[in-house]
Amino acid sequence: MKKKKTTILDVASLANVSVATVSRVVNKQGGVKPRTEKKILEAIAELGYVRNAIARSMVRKETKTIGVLIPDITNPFFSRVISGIEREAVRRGYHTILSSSQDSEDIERNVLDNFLERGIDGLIITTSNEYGQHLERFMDSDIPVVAVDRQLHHYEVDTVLSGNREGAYEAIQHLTNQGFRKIAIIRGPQSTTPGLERYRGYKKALNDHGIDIVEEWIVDGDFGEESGYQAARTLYSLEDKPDAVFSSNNLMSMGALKAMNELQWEIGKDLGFIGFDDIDISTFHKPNLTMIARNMQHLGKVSFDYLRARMDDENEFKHKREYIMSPSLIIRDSSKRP
Amino acid sequence: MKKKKTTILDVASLANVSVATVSRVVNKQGGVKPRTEKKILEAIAELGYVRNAIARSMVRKETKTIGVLIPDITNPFFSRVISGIEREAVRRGYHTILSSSQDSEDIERNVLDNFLERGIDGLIITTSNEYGQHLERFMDSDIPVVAVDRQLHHYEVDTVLSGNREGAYEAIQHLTNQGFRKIAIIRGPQSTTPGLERYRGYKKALNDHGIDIVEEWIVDGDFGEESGYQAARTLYSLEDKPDAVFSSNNLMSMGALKAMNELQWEIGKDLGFIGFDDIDISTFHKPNLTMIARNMQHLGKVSFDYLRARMDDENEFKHKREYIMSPSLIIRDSSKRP
DNA sequence: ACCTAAAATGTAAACGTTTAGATTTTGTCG
DNA sequence: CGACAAAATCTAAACGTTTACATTTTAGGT
Repeated sequence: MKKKKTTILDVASLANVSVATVSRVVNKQGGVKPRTEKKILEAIAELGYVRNAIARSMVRKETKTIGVLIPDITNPFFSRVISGIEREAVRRGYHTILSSSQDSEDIERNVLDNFLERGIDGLIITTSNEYGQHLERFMDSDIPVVAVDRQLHHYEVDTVLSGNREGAYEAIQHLTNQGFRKIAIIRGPQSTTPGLERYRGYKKALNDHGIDIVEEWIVDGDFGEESGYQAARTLYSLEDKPDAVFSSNNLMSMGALKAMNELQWEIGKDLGFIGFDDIDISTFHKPNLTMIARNMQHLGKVSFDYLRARMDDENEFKHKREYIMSPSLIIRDSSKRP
Repeated sequence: MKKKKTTILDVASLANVSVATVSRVVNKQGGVKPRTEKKILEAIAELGYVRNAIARSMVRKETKTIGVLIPDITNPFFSRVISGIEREAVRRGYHTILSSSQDSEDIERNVLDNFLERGIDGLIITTSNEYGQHLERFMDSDIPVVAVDRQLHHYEVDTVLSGNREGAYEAIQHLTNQGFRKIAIIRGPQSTTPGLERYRGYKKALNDHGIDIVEEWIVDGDFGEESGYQAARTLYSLEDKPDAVFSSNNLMSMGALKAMNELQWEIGKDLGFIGFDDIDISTFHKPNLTMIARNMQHLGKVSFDYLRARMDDENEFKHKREYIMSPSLIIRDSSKRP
């Protein structure tokens, strides 16, 4: 026995007023006599009226909803960023529609088309392809966009990044200070900002310290765990093994550590290690792992703040803005010289 | 220079047909001549028309959106469940609105009110309080609900759970088989199904094996990391220390392990250990950790499937359904008798 | 009591679809 | 060629708000 939804009309007629007046009290716009307001509030309570946000969006042309599109919720980095976004969003009366792209451009395009239909008020995205043109349709729509942790080279959008180069630089510098000279890097995809910039930081640090770059010690991964695992094995198989490894992200660190573990390639004894982004393991691993950490929740919060600035007033900033959050090197034991 | 959104009307007039016909081709309902269809498709392409889902929802009275409300996205358990939900949802043409309650009843109520306004088609929830009546308003709405990992004792809703008691039982049994006799438990909140049932499994296993329950070895946590940490310290401070510890969830395991680490209370030497829900650490910790694992993605998928059954046809199942997924004990080294 | 400005309330159009039911077009068959 | 059923298309109402503008009520001043 489905109960009919009660509408603003029902409330109006029960309270003996017009829908306009009801609307005014529901939206707390003031300018209605206390006595009538009371009548209306009572009617609302009696009927259990709840305003229909769909109809409201229809005329208001805003949904108070933002879309969030990231590659994978399961990655602790993203789940924390999302958490930061979501927390800030509800605080501001927005809701968050979430989709993951599994790093597929096709899925990305689909999701975005869908977001478009739904009329989200803004988008926060970590794209799978920074150079892709597949966001065209969405970008045509004038809906504000913030790119987080990745850039969108073909479009002018606000961007929230971390100090990737700087973080990596600091890590490598720290390793050299400890006396490591044969430092390998497990790189992320060079088509992504974090992948590329972290590598640049690595190169620059080595250069600045007069250490030659050895091709063999540069191996590529895709930011996934398995690729970190393979990369570590590759490095181990080398005639001339590195004496330290820098891993470009959390998942690859996990994989690499797993491999090292299996190979009995011992950090602290045979090997120094630093990874970008802290992982749960770092304080359990023997020895503890030196890591580059960043406040991911905050990254999410800032992303939303940037987006909100655009949603509230699209003319507030003429040019794209860029926020860069500095990471910090947390020195533990894995970067100590044996 | 904001471009005016093009509507179905624009398309209709450009293609020289009525809106009804356009609607039919947009929705692929058939019954329109190939020639007209072509005209319409061309008009759509030319104008860059995208259908307005808000208006559509308005008349269809469905949003193709489900709400997901969990305590904390950051917990790997939930992020995996969500991932499972979301994956299945998009596959079925649904979108997912996500909110976290931070285990607060007030936030839960607020979010739910909001969900109600927005007219979600269904809800998947892990409530903060299984006995709470704070869902009243939502429950009155006839929107299908699935409870996941927790029950909703005051309402008749479909529920997706894990074999909590069974999993704990198996774990404790395994410990006893290994010769442990002084087995402690770090309990979760007894007001929650996982907290309570895992404890019940613990008790039953001890009983069945003729081992007395020792009050001292039962300590309470709140499923948070800090509480696991404190619990382990409490156990360590005991005159008569346990020789094995069972931790009721992932975060508490993390905390407990941290404490044990600090206290140099060594698993594998002084102590056996098993935790409910696998954590990243388990294969890195020395010794490797025996854990009760479950397929969280699948838990999410099933939740969505249950929900969909109700959304598609609310009369398909008269009574509430309950799904219980068996976990599996992954035996590693932390449960070996020294 | 009357006038007037301000305050309160009301009226009705608009938002962009979907969909019954009405109407027109098409094609087949005698 | 006309009749008729089937196929294609159209018309218009409905969905539940918000809001500009119109109208009525209120209250203060004379």
